[in-house]
Amino acid sequence: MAIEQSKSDISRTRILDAAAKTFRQKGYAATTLNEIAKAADMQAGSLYYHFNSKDELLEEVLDIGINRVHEAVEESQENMPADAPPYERIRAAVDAHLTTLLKHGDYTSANISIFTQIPEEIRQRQIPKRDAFSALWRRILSRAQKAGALRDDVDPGMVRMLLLGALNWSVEWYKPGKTSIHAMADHVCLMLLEGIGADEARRGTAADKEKVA
Amino acid sequence: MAIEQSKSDISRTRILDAAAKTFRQKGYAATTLNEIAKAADMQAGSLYYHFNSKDELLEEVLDIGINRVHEAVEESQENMPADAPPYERIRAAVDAHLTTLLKHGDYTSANISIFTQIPEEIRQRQIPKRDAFSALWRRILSRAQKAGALRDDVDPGMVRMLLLGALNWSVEWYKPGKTSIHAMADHVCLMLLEGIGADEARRGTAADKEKVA
DNA sequence: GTTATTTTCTAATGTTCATTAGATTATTGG
DNA sequence: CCAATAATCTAATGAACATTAGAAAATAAC
Repeated sequence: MAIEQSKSDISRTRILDAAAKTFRQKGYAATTLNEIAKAADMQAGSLYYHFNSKDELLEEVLDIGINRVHEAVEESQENMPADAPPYERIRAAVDAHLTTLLKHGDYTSANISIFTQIPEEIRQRQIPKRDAFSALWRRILSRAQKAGALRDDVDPGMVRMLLLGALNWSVEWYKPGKTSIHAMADHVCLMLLEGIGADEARRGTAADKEKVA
Repeated sequence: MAIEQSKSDISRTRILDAAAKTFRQKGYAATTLNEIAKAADMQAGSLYYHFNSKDELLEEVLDIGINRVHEAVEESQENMPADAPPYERIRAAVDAHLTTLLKHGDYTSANISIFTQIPEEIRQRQIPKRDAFSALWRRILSRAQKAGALRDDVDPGMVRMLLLGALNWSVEWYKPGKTSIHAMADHVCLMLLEGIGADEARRGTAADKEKVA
């Protein structure tokens, strides 16, 4: 047994995959254990050999989802040379976040899209995990700011929320094929750092501001 | 009867408000007619005098949600002088979008957050309405581009999806009090048009690019 | 104020679903 | 091969819920 993996482990994973996929598509309440079981080639009752309740299954899916994206973004920073330019660090983080979300994404997507609709008790337990992930992003942006790479007239907290919003929302519209995830990450960073305004527009804006002042 | 408003109309509105609020919080499947009825000071059975089914109620909530934000953004453009600078047009649109979402937002928020989890048939009927709204934003950005206000190395479609993502996601985190919605709209536009990178960072980035090339 | 109409309530009905208990089948260790 | 354990299945239970039908209450018309 080179790879320690009992039959139970295999079934468990199959169930979790099926659950993540179904929760993501239909939401928590609308997903029946029958659907999950069918997608995992089982009968509904058999799920209880592996999980004590629908809620426990949900919670494990959510945990996997947040952990994966957290770990991916964290590793993207650890794998970076200490003297990497701030721009590259941010780009690596955006890339890792998007890749986790869009490529192997049922768990993370499920976490994002059904979060507001799960039982209160479970949601409460998820909040600290989300906060920890949020803090990771805060550190990444704060480091860039200390390195002098960010303007000082933008609110870092709002930047973070808006950026994570733009990234997380991609699960609602991204379809593979057209644009690669890496290209998308590049694009996001370009927009984020340099803006989408033409140079003339920037001057125009500045002029407007003076006019008002 | 200056304001034509029968008792029926009043109840109907009360039910719709309650439904929007509850759908938004709990999701579609997890919301029971009992909850909606209680929030509207009624018994569950009484809802059927006004609506034929839970689905019909849902669909009306969704319609109101998309219509409100669509109309708000549309009016923001119509109320603008023909020679208004592109930056101001975009800012007005962002402001209108955010205000609708966050201020009187149960309907629009419900539409956004439960969309993926509603019955297939209803979702199909919502899609064209979403497309129409998306097209409105496409026109706004395309107009700015024709006016030479946008860089030509960004993909307008992706800009739109990322911007709408950042805006829509705000329903998940925005709490009134701290920052005003108008200030937030300004901030979004600043970031969007000018970017968050410091000037040195921009130069640094450009240098990196040359180094690679 | 009495009647007709509108609106709401009460009390079923039937369905769907999570969960359970016990039977059945597969897998593993000797 | 044979037991012992693990994994899955089958069928039943009970609760929650959308929906309905008919009674009751409120409102409007005259």
